[in-house]
Amino acid sequence: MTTTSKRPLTLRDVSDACGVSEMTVSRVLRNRGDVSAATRDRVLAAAKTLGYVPNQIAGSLASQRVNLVAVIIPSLSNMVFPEVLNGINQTLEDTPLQPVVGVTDYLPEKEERVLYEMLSWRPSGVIIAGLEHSDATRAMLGNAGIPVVEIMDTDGKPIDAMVGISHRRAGRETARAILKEGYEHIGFMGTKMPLDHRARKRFEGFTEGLAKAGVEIEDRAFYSGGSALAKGREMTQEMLERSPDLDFLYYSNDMIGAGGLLWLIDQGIDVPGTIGLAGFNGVELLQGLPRQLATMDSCRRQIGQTAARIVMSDIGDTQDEGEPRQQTLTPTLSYGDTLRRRRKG
Amino acid sequence: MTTTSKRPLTLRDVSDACGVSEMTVSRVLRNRGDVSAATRDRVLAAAKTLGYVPNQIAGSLASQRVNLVAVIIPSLSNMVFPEVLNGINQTLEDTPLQPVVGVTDYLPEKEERVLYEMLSWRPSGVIIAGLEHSDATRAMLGNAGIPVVEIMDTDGKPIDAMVGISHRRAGRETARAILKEGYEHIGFMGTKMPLDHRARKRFEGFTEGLAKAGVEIEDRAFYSGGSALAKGREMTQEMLERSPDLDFLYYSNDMIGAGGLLWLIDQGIDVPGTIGLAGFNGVELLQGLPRQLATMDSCRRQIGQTAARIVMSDIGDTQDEGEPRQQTLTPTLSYGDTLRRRRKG
DNA sequence: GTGAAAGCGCTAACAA
DNA sequence: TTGTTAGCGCTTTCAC
Repeated sequence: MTTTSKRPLTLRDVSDACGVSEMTVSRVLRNRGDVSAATRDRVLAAAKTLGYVPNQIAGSLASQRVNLVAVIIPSLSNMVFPEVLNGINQTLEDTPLQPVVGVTDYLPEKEERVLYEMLSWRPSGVIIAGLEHSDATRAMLGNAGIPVVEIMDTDGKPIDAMVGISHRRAGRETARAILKEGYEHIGFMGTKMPLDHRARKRFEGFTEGLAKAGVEIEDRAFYSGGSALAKGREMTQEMLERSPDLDFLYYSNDMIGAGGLLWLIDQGIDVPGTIGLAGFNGVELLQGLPRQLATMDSCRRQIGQTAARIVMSDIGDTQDEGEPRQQTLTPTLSYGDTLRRRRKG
Repeated sequence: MTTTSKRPLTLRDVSDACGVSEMTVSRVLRNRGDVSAATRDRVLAAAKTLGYVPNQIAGSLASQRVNLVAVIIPSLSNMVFPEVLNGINQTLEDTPLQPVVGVTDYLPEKEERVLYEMLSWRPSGVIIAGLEHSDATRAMLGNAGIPVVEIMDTDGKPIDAMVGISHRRAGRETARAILKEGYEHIGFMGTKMPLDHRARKRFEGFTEGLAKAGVEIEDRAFYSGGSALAKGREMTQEMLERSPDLDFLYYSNDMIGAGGLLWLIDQGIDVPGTIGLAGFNGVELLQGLPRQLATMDSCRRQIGQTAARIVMSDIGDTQDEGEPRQQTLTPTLSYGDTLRRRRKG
């Protein structure tokens, strides 16, 4: 099979090879319309022997439909986003739709560029992280004439559809749970990322949740770069040296939380008796730590799946059209071993 | 700017809007050929006002060149692969080339399907993980008429170009280092993945390295699924209960190694005195553990960068053509805190 | 059940 | 510097 040809094969080549019109070959290759079993087999055989691979570029241009879904996320290093991608991939698996990923590095200008490039492929839909975009980005999304699903965050107004969780609420609920356990002197640690709106909203919700009970964050620290686990260690040590009276530490993500937890265990400090801890994301990765960090699941995979389903139903590539265009999922708080304070007496 | 139009805009629309031929508009939008500053500005203004986004589908078909690079990897959950992707992304950043990712889940049939779909977009190059592929996959790659870079593994013969490390050698060198430190009773733990050829080769190399010194692996265990950290814990406990005489544990990846390390620390077992440990990959994520696991860097980012550079130089999209088509990188062994045995006496 | 003609939106090549 | 013409490889539409 197959000969080493410089020029890629065309429908024409297959047509020639089996004495059937290009049109019919095309029909066979797409399982479209009625084709007799006989010609069908001949065509398939010829295509296989030649090693023909259809040209989607030409196909898409002619049919005016592109089976691509643009997926735009801030980062691939964060673990969180590959998981969303997995959800999307999985849901799109058995459809003709193919996700194409673009990475923005949390930069609005880059988001704009990436979106522009993706739209130039005329995808059938866009799944994009977050609700905050530059005006140009919003304009492009609004005018693309295709379904747009903004994911991961629902604190705001979507351009079109939206699936995610309320990070503000996540922060508030965590604050409530912490206070309910009787902790009162609370420190916060997170990333120094003004453009990570979800982390910001979580922080705001958290502050707000404390404020309702008249409590204020007593110390805070922000980091950037480096291994999150190591940073969590360092920052925790520094914060406790600076503010020894703290009895709870809220981390904006599980990795730094885990670093803090490991350091506290090292120091022989009683967790959650002397100090309680909580992170955010519910990363599976961390199951297996000496103690399970309290955390709140961010529903990443489900978000991916749902977003993909919305796009599918918009395009009409599925029967069950019933996918709501705005979905706020409810994250669950896991207390793990670091939030349930042992009752005094 | 921009009106909500159902039909996407075409060059024609821009042409009409600014009274300049489609051809010239096209030239402006691609910075091609000489265009007077005046028309240039008019065109740009019109395009911006309308919110025109070029149609790459049509452009690629007409120009017979597609600025896409297909990247085919087994998984997105593994951390290792997103890092390779980051390397590719970074290198392709300032070129017109765009990576498009396909995931195979370690399944040869899926690899075949994914490759077929990617090739149908007529990408300018393919970067694909591993050297082991089905016959059909090899045929497609061989006949595509574009640069093909097989990455991550160099134990075998590439179809075209190849960048990676020798996993066999990695296993051997680790074995050598372990023996040199005086460990003699060695256990192995890894994933139960017959299709992960790199892990297999590492294991073979390791066995071989030990064999040269007349040493055999005394116990082994394989897992699948679940949190690697948790699995590392469990398996380590089970193995040491089963084979209490072991004085070294080699893990096929850092995550299970870290799980093992955490368990041993919990138990108060002397590492690396009583038992030594080593993993593989050099994942940055784990910096910050109470003790640093010995590991061997798998050069992931560099592999991505180099593969991208090979594709670029093949396409002629870069000046420095000098990128060798076969590169075996040399991973460094980090002893961390778990491999250097304290000398007796 | 099969084929012929037209054209998707752009760019290469050439003409002016 | 700008415009015209002729496709790129497929699919739509309509005819047979």
